Amino acid sequence: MTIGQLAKLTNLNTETIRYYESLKLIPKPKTKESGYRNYTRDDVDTINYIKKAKQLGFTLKEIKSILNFESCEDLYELTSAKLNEVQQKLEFYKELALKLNTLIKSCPKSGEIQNCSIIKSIRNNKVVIYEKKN
Amino acid sequence: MTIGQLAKLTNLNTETIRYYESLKLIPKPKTKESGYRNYTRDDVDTINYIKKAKQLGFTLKEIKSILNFESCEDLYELTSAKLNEVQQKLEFYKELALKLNTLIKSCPKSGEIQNCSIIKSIRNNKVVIYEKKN
DNA sequence: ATAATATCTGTAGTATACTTTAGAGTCAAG
DNA sequence: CTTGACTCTAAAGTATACTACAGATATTAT
Repeated sequence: MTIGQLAKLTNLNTETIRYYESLKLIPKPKTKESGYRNYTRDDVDTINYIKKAKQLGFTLKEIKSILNFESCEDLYELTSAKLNEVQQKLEFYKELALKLNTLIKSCPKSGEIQNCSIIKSIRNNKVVIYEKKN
Repeated sequence: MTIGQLAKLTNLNTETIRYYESLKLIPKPKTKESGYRNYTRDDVDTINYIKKAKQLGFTLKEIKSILNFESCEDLYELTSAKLNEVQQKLEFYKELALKLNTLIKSCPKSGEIQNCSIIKSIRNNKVVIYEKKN
């Protein structure tokens, strides 16, 4: 199968496939005399594997390392670390959503920007700088 | 005040301050004959304002646009859009955490990687590709 | 046979928010 | 006055995951 056909099957584009090859995420396929890459069903599998791992939040670099893992523990560690990372982001965005929500609720939604409570909130917090006292 | 002093007060480094200037987030300050930038307390305020907005999840580009907003509505819209964005991320990371948690719980934590339930999970999902039937 | 489409390699561009580097000029302290 | 620290500009590098482009060759369709 050509790179174009593989691209269609996997919903990637050809450049992405060559990019993955350059990262050694997928093996260099055999080529015809012309230099055209010749893929097999296995390559479809590999790419879908990569896509699934990406959906789990793993970076390409991490996915590459997964391919070289030998023990279950390695993968367990990586997955736990990833969960940790995700939980931290969750916390961060939770707080952010709360803050933004508070700002939105206080906003009069009309009028000049100087009177906007959102602006004031940003500005007021800014003024609480100890050095200002000098 | 020199750029170095401003940097210390704001906990940025000088390059970042010049970078913000290049983005027109902060005004070009007056310079001495030498070309050295000469900052005032107002610049401290502006930078802290930017930092606060960043903490609220706004990008530098958005912060720049905030500086040009004239009506409260504009800011209300932007803030609402940001909240939406944040809520989508929250949803995404919530689901991700669930998935990762499930994987982690099912993992035997030792043994060969081929038997790892995490690998199997990624691989099994991958096999559910209709084209494989041909 | 010819035109259109696909593929090849290698390099550069995109987005974001900086950081680093190079090479040169300036300022403060001793 | 000299040394070290600071600042200047402009360009390039970092990280991530691609996407786009240029110029050349190959394949497919008519």
